[in-house]
Amino acid sequence: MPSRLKRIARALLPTDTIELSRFLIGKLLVSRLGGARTVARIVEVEAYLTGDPASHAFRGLTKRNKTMFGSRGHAYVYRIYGTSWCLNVTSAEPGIGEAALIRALEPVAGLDAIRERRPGVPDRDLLRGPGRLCTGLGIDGSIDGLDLCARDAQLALFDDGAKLPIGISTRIGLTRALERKLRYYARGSKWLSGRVALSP
DNA sequence: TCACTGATCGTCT
DNA sequence: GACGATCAGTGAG
Repeated sequence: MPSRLKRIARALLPTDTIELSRFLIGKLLVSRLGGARTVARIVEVEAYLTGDPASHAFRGLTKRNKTMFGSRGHAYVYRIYGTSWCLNVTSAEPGIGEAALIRALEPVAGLDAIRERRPGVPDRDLLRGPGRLCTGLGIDGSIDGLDLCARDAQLALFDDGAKLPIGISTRIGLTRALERKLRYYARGSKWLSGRVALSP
């Protein structure tokens, strides 16, 4: 059980996207979407930067990615492959399209509600993968642009003081910029997505 | 645990 | 008209 949860103010979020990605490892995501309260710890994040061919913002501002160009600490949610939702935390200064993709979470509280959203799924797979964690926490495109630092937010970032060892690797599922090591994960966690060999 | 495949649809070219 | 920052299912090792 987490000790004392402190809401994370926007001023505490690093403006630099790589720093933000590392900062987010070990932090808590609290969802009240759909009525149930669920809490999960961030254990895997990927950074998407300016000038990065793999980023949605690479070709400039569009209707889909406009949230990425807003101020940091907001939820950028998009649909991928027509089937799954993905959650990002926006980063950098307004006008700059950068974000941190949340790839995996460790369930902390509200397990029943999460299992209810993903019936028949083993606990280890409940929040392992960007699409799966959105389903598990009730996240969909309707919350795109939500302020994760707002007092009354249905989805918000919290800190319980936990410090986890951080590993670095290449990103997952891309066809461009395959070589860049912009994936950050909680070393030793059993809740990570991707192949085991990618998270030594 | 890994490799491969089909599903599926909004967004951008 | 093509293509994904993915997932679930299947089959082999």
